[in-house]
Amino acid sequence: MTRPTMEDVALRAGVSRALVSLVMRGSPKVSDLRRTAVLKAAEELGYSPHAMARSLASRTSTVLGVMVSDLHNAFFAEVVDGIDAVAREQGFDIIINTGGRSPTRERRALDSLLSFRPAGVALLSPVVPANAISKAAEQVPIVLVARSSRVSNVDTVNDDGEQGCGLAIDHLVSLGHTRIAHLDGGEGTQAGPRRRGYIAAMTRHGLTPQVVSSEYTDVAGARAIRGLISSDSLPTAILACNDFNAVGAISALEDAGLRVPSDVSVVGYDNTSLAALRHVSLTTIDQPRNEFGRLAAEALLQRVRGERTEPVRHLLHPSLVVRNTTAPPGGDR
Amino acid sequence: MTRPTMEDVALRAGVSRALVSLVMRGSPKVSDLRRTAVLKAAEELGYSPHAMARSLASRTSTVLGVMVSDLHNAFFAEVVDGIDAVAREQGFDIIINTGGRSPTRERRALDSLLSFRPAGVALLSPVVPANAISKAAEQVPIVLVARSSRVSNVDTVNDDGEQGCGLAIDHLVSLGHTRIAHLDGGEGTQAGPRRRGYIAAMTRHGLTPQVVSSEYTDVAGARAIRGLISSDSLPTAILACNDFNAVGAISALEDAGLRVPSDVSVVGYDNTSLAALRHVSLTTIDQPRNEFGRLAAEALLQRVRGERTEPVRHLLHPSLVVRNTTAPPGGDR
DNA sequence: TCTATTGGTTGGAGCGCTCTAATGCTGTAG
DNA sequence: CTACAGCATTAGAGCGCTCCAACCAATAGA
Repeated sequence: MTRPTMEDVALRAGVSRALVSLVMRGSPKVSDLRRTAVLKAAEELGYSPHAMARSLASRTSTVLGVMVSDLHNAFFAEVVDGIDAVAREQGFDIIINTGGRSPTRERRALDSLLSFRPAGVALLSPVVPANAISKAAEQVPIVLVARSSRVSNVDTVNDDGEQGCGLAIDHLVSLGHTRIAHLDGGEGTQAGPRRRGYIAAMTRHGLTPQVVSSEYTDVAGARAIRGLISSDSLPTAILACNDFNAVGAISALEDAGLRVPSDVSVVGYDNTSLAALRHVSLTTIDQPRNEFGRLAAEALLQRVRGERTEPVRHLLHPSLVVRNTTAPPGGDR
Repeated sequence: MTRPTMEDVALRAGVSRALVSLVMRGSPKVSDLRRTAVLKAAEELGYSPHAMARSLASRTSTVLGVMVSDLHNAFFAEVVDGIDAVAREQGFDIIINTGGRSPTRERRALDSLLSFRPAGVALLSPVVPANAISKAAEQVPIVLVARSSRVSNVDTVNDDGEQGCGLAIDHLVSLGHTRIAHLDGGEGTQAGPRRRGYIAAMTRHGLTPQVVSSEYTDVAGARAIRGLISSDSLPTAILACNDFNAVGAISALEDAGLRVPSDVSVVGYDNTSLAALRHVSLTTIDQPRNEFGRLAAEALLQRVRGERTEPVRHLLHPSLVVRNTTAPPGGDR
């Protein structure tokens, strides 16, 4: 179970270890004769370079660390895809690791990532305190995705939640809705901007905002709707804080004998794969997740190459995806 | 951006590098006096050990590699949780990396993982060819999750898909169904055992199996149902190959004016978070995913500690989760 | 008093690689 | 025939750490 080293390959190919090193790194200054001999020997021995030894000796790393706060959320999967694509294009590998939305575990996950001395680290919607992030940023380039931060030495990539909610309200208003409630995401990431965007858009249209306290889960969405129904303050349209919440809301509406969208329209946020299911077919706000990842990786690699030291803050434009949960109010009933 | 080394800490604490090493590894044979001095110096310098150098020097690793074939699938998130929990208990870290269900990318992902010389590697539902796995297994302990294999030197953890489908059929039969179709997963992982389990259970009950070709997606599930309806061979109950397929099936049934479960009962497989949504509330077969992860990690660590060299093959028992998509046939209509 | 013993501490080799500077070699010009 | 490029190749140091054997008190036993 002990793997062959560069020395073994060198011996077998009848050359020096340094030459093998050159071949492995694809250097042009090696004769074809030797190159083929080395590659042949490596192949025969099943040799592959030892990334750690390489990184130790070269004092550089070709690894980007990615800390995913919650692996259960498919949102991050697409962000990771974006990071992965860019990283691979530029010869970097990624290692992922997860924090399970617990500050303690995230802390440990981050430390573990840092102990590999990666070239850069992307934190996807982390819950660790800002000062921990800032401290890490002194040692390695850091980019924050789906979490804004005023930390001066990190880059950030976010969607413009205010704008997204604006799009949703514009859509509902254009359908003729005037009574539109927002199921609020509470303390959740990005809940603030979304709430602000909702209020701003309602005000802009001369309508009265109605913010209902809720959370990022389907259970919470259902509970909020039941609250509205029992207090007899159900509007004709709902802007949920995310897709899960929206699905919970729809389910509670249907349980109450109301129909979506003819009686009540519902808009989600995030355009998760759930929303796209025909059975659900939820009108929602799409975030360019893959683009998040790509930009995050680019930001990191720019710093790695020393092209930039000033922090960059990307604010991406979300877009409206109209499906079957929105219609004019008091529809075909 | 250059981080302090053990040498720096030693210098500052007025001791040797070796002593710092002992302190960092928590050795008992260090006087309290020196220990506190070292820890203080390390703290002041913001020192943390270099995992790669450590692993290189000690020729051991405290890292388990995990290759997730598809990050978009929440199934794996729970498996990873299980692995992570066990690994952490035993002082190991995990690094994840993804193959996107493409053999080429998985190959590269595996290589990248191996280049870190991890203590062991877990492959979650990989699509790489068996010989690549077997070759990797010569270098490092490997465990396969949700993919069976006859490769002699790897451990495997699977659910008993035959048994799971048996549970589903037993449930439907006990409700009074006699015409039950199976929407088949085609080439998908575990589709074979599920199909076999379905056929065996039907036969056992003296019923005629009806296998309908389909795939692991909601679109495919819907298509299969439309086919059944147009050929006028719709049964009273459906056992889908997985939850996505089941949701597609339900949606097509509803589109056709049929009601679930009063007209047709539907059972899924996997108990994804989707199935648990109240809006969906799908009767399905649950796999002990977290347990998959725990057992996979245990298997790896046993090999790491040299406690076992014989391969182990875990076959876990799935269980039936009854929700609201199954009822007696010809119900309350 | 001298030798063991013990517990704390240290120097140095070496893990598998990269990188710099030096080496040998061929070919061309003076 | 010497000089000097220019190129392919190599020796050797060193990356940050662990581990072993050696070391050095200080105490115990004879």
